[in-house]
This record gives sequence, structure tokens and C-alpha cells, in this order.
Amino acid sequence: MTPAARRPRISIVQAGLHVGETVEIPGWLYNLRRSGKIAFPILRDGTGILQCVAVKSQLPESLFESVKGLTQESSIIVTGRIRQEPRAPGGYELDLENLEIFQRVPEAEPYPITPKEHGIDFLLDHRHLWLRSRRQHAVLKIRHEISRAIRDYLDSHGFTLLDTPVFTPAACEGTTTLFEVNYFDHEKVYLTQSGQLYNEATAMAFGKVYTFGPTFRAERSKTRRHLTEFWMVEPEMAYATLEDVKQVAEELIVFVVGRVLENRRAELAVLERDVSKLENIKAPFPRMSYDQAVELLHQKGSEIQWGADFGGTDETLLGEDFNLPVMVDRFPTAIKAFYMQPDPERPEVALGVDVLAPEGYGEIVGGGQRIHELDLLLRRIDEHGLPREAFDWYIDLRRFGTVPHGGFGMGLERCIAWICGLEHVRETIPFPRMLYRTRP
RNA sequence: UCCUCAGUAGCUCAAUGGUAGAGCAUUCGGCUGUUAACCGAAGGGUUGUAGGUUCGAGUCCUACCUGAGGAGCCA
Repeated sequence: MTPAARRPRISIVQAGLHVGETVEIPGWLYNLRRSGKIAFPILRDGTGILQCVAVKSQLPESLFESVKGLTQESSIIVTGRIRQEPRAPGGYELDLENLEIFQRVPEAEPYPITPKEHGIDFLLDHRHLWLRSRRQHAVLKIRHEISRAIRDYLDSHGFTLLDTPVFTPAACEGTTTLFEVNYFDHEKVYLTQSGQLYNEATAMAFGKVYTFGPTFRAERSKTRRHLTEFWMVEPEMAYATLEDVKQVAEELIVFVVGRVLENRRAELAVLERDVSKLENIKAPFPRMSYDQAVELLHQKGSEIQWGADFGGTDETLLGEDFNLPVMVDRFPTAIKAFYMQPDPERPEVALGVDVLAPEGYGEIVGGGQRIHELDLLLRRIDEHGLPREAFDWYIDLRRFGTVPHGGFGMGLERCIAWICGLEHVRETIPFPRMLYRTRP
């Protein structure tokens, strides 16, 4: 085809804007249905899916034959006229006039993911190809929407994005769940499990800050809620109390759900998500103390003891009566990290809050108010058996203009799994990293 | 780390201890409106690995390997 004859190149999502025009669309063959004299190649281009029609009597013999011989996921550029067509999925159809085959997938080694069912092991082994399927495409479009909504909310509420390091010399919280990096000679270095301690430093410099990036937990967990590498957004605010933290977490969640409902209805439909459950997500969320939560759990038959953390089934039980995320605060100080501010009126509980997602998706947010008094922080570090010298700079923050402050971490993949209504977080990230799976 | 379950054709799965099977995918043929298209035919197997019991093992036993779900722990 000479450059002069070249048609305007569009993407499938724009098809409705070009009805009656002859256009060129680059993409991949999603599927092909054919009979003797008519063929329906279905084109996929990353923005949508479009059915094309090739009629034998209206095309050169060789062109019709090459359409009939197309194989799944061959890369092709189609040219033709766009038409409204109620029989076609999506409502538009392209009358094929020309076909350029960039690469024809050979039938000796056909595309492995067929339109029929596959097991999870096979799909995860072929994750690099699985990403092309409709469901995965929908999930990852929603992931993008959620990430963007999180940034938009924080950016428009005075937060500054300040990235925190992935290599860290000390544990932020626990000490047993760190990935060690064997490279640095002068000291032991690990992959971050939270950017929070650094956020406290940047919050004292910028007021309201956040970090949004990957975190790593070497927990030998093997459940539908766990990844070894996952993304977390962590806002932190100077001059903030537990109540401020709870309010921001609530507003952020409401905003994110609203954005997905506004912009990703089609993707939710592909996932067959019950959107009425999402439309219900409005402030205020139910709030309860840890004490009240334990009492409620006892009523529901749980055998949880005061002082213990919630198990997976406890989290589900707590959420089941409300169709909203539930905020639980004032956990026992003993089970929380050393930096959590004890309640001044009741030091055995800490000013921390967890947000539990509805429908059994578990904890999506954890946070609270941090200790701002130097003496108290030093005492807590000692009580946890931690070396003061590892936290020298962190302790410094309490020496130079310390203020009450707090923040939280929100797990991106758990949010996506909840909003999409997925069984497992492994589908919420392009290339999941799990206990027994690091490829592709 | 512990508990439970699974491994048979490229994929999803059948097969009472007695000749290894189907659907999809692939190839060939048919079909002018298909919607995971349909109809007919063909090719395709070291039943995860190694031992054992048995006249005979995909099936029973032991160990190992690989994976899945869950517990603990966590977002």
C-alpha cells in the first residue's frame, strides 16, 4: 500500500467516532469464526475488541484465504469501514477490505491459551500471555484506575509524593520477615517492608507526604490474600491525630471506589462484579474499638482472647453485618509496632486503626498515630529489644520540633481484589511474586 | 514451618486392580451472520519421579518432586 492510500489509523475504543469511515486498526487476532464463504475475525488491540467481517464474494480470493487461515494472536493490521451492528459484540463492526499480517502464529505451535477453560497453574506459567485475555485486561485496567485515583486524591489534598528507599538497613517493624540483600559490604541491607519511618522524616519537612511503591515481606504465607512483593500507598501527616488518620483513610477509600464506578463500569461488567455493593460504599464507615470488636466476635462464636490479633475468619465475621469497610481502633499495645502511640488515658491500648474491607477481603488499611515524645520512644525501643543505634535518625525526629503525627498504609492489591470481587490477589498485579512462584 | 488436596494427550478432565478415553486446540473436508459457532474425519500418551505389593497397577503402599488451598504471620 502506498503512503498516499493509507487510511487513518485508530484504536478500537475510538470505533464509535468513525462510523461510516474507512480506517486502519493494528492489533492481534483474538478469535476467528468462519464458514465457507464468510469469516468473522475478532480483533483485539489493548483498548477493546472489534468484530470484523470478511465476505468471500466481495474480496479477492487470496485475501479471503489469508483471513480464513489466520491463527489466534497473530499480529495483524485490518483496514475497512466501520459500521453500527447490533449483532456484533460492542455494537460496531468493521467490513474488512484489506489485511496486513505482521506475524502469523504458526499452527505447529499454536497460541497456548485457548478460549476454553484452563487451570490456574497453567495460566500462571503463561502469565505473560494470560494478560491478553479479557478478564485480566479488565482487572489491570481497574488497577491502573485505582492507582491513579489514589494519587489524584492525595495530590489534591496537599500531600507531596516523596519516594522512600527500597534498600533499608533496618527493620521498620518486625525483624523476621525481611529479604536480605547480599551486596553491600559495610552493613546488612534488606528490601523495604514499609516506607513509614522515612515518611515520618519527610512529613516533618513537607507536612503531608506519601510514598507509593513496592514492598517486600518474607512471610511464608500461602493464601489468597498474600504476595511476597506488593504495592502499598502510605500517607503520613504532621500535626495529626488518630482521628485525622481515620478520616483520610475513609475519604480515600470512598474516593477510589467512586472513581472506579465512574470510569470502569465496562471492566466491572466483564468481571461480573455486583456494582450495587460498591455503590453502597459511602462515609461514614462503622467504627468500633478493639474491645468492642472482641465482644462482637464473642457474640458471633469466635474464641478470640483479648490481646490477640484477629485471624482471617475474625476479619470476615467483623465485616459481615455491615456492607461497608469497618474501622477498628485502639488495639492492644503489646501486639502493635514499637512506634505506635499508646492511648494516654489507657496505655495498654495503642492509637492504631485497621480498616477491614467488606465481603471477607480482610485488612486493607493499617495505621495510626506515632509516638512523638523522645523518652517514650526510647523506652518502647528498649522494651522491644531493638538497638537504639539502628534508629538514631528516627529518634532525632523527636529531638528537633517533634509534633503529634500519624498515617497509614493501604495495600493496593487487596483493594483491587475487593473492588474487582476476585478470589485471589495474584490476578491484581501483572506479574505476581509468591512463595513458590517467581516466573514469568 | 505445619495441615489438606492434586499431578493421565498442548489444555480441561474421565477411566470397579483387567485392551488409555472424551471435549477443546491442531490438520483435512463441509457450511453466507457467526457469538467459547457448528457438522464429519485424522494425528496426538514413558499416566510427575523412583521403588514396592500383585498373575496383572493410571488405580493399592512407601519415599521424593512439583503445584494448589488453608493455618500461623501480615497489607
